[in-house]
Amino acid sequence: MKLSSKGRYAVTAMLDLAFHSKKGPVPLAEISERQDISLSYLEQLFSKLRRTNLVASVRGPGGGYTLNREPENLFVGEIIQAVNENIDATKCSGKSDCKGGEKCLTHNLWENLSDRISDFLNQISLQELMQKRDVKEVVGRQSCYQSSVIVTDLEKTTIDTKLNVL
Amino acid sequence: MKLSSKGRYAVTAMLDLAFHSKKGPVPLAEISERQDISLSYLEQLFSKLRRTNLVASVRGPGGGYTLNREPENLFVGEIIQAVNENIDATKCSGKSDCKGGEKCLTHNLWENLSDRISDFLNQISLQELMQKRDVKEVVGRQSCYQSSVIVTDLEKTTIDTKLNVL
DNA sequence: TATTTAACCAAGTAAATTAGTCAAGTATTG
DNA sequence: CAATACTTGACTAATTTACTTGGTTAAATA
Repeated sequence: MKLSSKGRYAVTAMLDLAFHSKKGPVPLAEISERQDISLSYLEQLFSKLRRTNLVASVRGPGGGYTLNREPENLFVGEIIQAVNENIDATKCSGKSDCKGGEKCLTHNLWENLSDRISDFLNQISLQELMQKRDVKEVVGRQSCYQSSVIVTDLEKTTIDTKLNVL
Repeated sequence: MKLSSKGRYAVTAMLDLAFHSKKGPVPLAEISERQDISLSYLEQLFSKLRRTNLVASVRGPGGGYTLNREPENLFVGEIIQAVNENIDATKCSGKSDCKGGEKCLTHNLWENLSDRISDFLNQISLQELMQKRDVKEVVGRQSCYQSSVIVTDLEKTTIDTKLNVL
């Protein structure tokens, strides 16, 4: 999982699409103007988004792009992954020329982390972003806020505090 | 928050350091060899890690780097942020030449997301990574799995486990 | 004190990625 | 058929990444 301004462009464009595609396809030219992203760069990004079936396209006059899924089922992680080439997670990816030991250990640890980030981003839907709540206040789907059952007040405070952060 | 192989190098090196710095400073040459990262690149990364006080250095023979904090209080987000230049989050950062409206809306939505990712990464400690558990089994705090109010003992155990992990 | 070790520092560089342009297509509508 | 608008590919400048080279400085040890 890679996170750069490229992914930001993609998510931004998809958000714009989510806001405007209810009344039919949205041409890239509109997104380009509204979000100030060059048309041809958008073309490249949407080419990838289409290949991964996140959007559908309609050609000809009146055409454009639409989301291929409901915003609540379309996740940020998917968008970011779609536009980024796979980053070689381990350098020795799978191969046995890693001489084992130390190196592969940390490689695995990174993969572990990478998976977690990926999982995290795949829990954030476009829908959720569209609601634009203050994250610090609204914990959202990632919360286990009310999962504690019988805890002491002290413990409860600690848990709440921790959860507030996320 | 940017996430690239540069951050991976930094986290990898810090993990290596965490594993080896208990008996005194670790020279970069060792990390370089173990993790197969060029020495001079490590120097650049550690220069930044030192400036942000994540590591401390000892010069001269027998010298090297040590973690400047306990692994349980040193978080992945800090490491990644330390080695990356700040990415311009909104392009119109703060300025009022954004013409308001649509563009700034999605800009804000991205910032929102960016903050969440940042918060997430700042909850994952080196300590935790060192324990190298299988993430796919342990969903961690990000799950709402059992947010029901009345849970069985078995479920409670699960919750505890999950909380322990993150 | 001389030598070794290893951090610290700066400049430069090849490769990759980013962000964008340009110029052709092709499909659809009217 | 003509206009519209998506699609594709090749090409490019700017930036970033990962690394190299060639030092200087501080500390330990012989």
